[in-house]
Amino acid sequence: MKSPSCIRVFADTRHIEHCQQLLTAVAPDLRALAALLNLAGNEVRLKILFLLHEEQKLCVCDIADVLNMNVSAVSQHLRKLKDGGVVGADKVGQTIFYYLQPAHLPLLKPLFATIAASPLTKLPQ
Amino acid sequence: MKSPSCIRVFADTRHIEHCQQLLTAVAPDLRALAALLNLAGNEVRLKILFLLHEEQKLCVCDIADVLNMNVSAVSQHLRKLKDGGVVGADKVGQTIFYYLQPAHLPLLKPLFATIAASPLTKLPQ
DNA sequence: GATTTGTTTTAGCTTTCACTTAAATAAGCA
DNA sequence: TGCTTATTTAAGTGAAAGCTAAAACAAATC
Repeated sequence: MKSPSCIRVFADTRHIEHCQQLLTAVAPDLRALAALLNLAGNEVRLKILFLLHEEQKLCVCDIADVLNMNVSAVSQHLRKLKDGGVVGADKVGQTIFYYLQPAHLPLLKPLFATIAASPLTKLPQ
Repeated sequence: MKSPSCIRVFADTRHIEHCQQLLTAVAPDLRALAALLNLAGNEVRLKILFLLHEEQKLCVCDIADVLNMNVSAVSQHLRKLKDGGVVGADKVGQTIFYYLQPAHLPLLKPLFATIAASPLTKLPQ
């Protein structure tokens, strides 16, 4: 009845099991959160999300220009973000505008809040 | 005077440059945030952070037991978290207890807030 | 001082990531 | 219809991630 890998003196089986239950209770939520953070945890993608947050909507071409990056590379990042449900896409003619999916704003906003610049607070006076 | 990679009709050089300035202003912050999210954006590490958040402090062995993982694998994750400044370590005898670095709590708390279970709200009634 | 215990480190391996280049769609426009 | 433009997709590549297994450390204990 003791823990499988650790036989230290103070191993507290009850404690371990308590933690395991805690974790299994929220496992799906944790998994989803990790997936989202994994998307945001890339400098390029975080920049994209930040830009969309500031500018409401942008096309691949705009973003590539701003980031000074290959259009194809940006497109591949956007696909990941879209697959993850973080951004949505609006096609207007041949141009596709991307925007932040409102559902994820409650999670993203506090992240960007930690960043110094809000567009209104940092404009040249 | 037009953008380097994109020559579409509606390319707005001013807009592009505005975005670039916006981005360079917060680039260091974004980089730091991305690094942190990258650490948290791994299911195992997010579980570790969540556990530390709930339990205050745990040793490698505890975590390995809870996650049912190799001690070495957990140790390597903890090193990343420590290198990133997200967790701290307290050595007591031969046991090393890890804890969340308070400096990062303001950022982590809102993340965990999105997760259903606070230990107090989900205990069996 | 030798052994056990908790932990880290190293090396090797497999998988995933992010980018580049080139080709493929698809929607205007001549 | 053919050409341009905005974008995606596919294939290939180098680098990084994450795990396992084995070795190395360091603090007790015998």
